[in-house]
Amino acid sequence: MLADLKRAGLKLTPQRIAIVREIADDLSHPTAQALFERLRVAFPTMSFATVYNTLDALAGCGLTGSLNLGGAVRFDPNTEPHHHAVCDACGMVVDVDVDVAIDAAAPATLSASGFRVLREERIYRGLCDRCTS
Amino acid sequence: MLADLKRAGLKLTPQRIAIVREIADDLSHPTAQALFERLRVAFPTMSFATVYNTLDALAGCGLTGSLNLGGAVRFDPNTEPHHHAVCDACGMVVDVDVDVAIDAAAPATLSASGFRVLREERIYRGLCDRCTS
DNA sequence: CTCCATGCAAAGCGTTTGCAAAAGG
DNA sequence: CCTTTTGCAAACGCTTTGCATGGAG
Repeated sequence: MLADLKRAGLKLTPQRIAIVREIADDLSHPTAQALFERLRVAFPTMSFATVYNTLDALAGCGLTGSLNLGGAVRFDPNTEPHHHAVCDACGMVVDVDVDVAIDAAAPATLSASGFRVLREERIYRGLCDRCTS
Repeated sequence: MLADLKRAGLKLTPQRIAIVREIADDLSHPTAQALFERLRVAFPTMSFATVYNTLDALAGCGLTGSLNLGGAVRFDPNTEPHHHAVCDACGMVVDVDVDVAIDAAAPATLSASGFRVLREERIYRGLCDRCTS
């Protein structure tokens, strides 16, 4: 992922390296705020703007995605096509692999109207395992 | 819709009546800002807070829904289950009726994880008829 | 007459911007 | 070196809040 950054012509600053390492294996879909607080430990002088700046750069290279569920934007290191499930109770967000048996073409009525669907975003809302009880 | 408001124990103020009339037949999914500007013509003294207040009250009674696509929240008078299509170019939002032939159960992997899906929200992103050319 | 609702303004939250100083390639 | 990136702080857009006044029931 760092190599990709370099390939895209972006400079490998210590801050960027730290941010990339922080989100690379993070499945919790953190907000910029959350990342900032974690990074603040190792980089006490790091700016909020740098976090946003870097996340935008990563997204611009297609190395991360972002997720808007209301409230703060969340960042997602998973660049494979996938959907999300959000727990109404605890707010937890989990990735949902695209299931070929379930995913289908766009609704006929929409295609008929001349709308060209390029992406489809699904949010499953409900209660997660732990909050169901 | 005004009767429903009354039934819910909310007072029928001139502002609320005006807001209800304004959104009742509006398929454009307006933001609070947009509504405020339209209402300002007839109610020059109307407050922003009143618009939010009323929209929250309506949503609380299940008389309207809201839609978060990034940027300002949009309000939706359509309370039937439906999805949305958003044009990447012009930002237009249209309702998409739920197509029984396309809609399906939640992914098996999600159900298997113990997540109980209560609602499903889909956003079709792409280009509308007019922006396709 | 009693609350609820309004209007106003200020605060809140998440995000973006402008600019001088610092540092990567 | 030259250009990008950083850090800071201020500005921004959207939404919520507190409080005194005003109007519905």
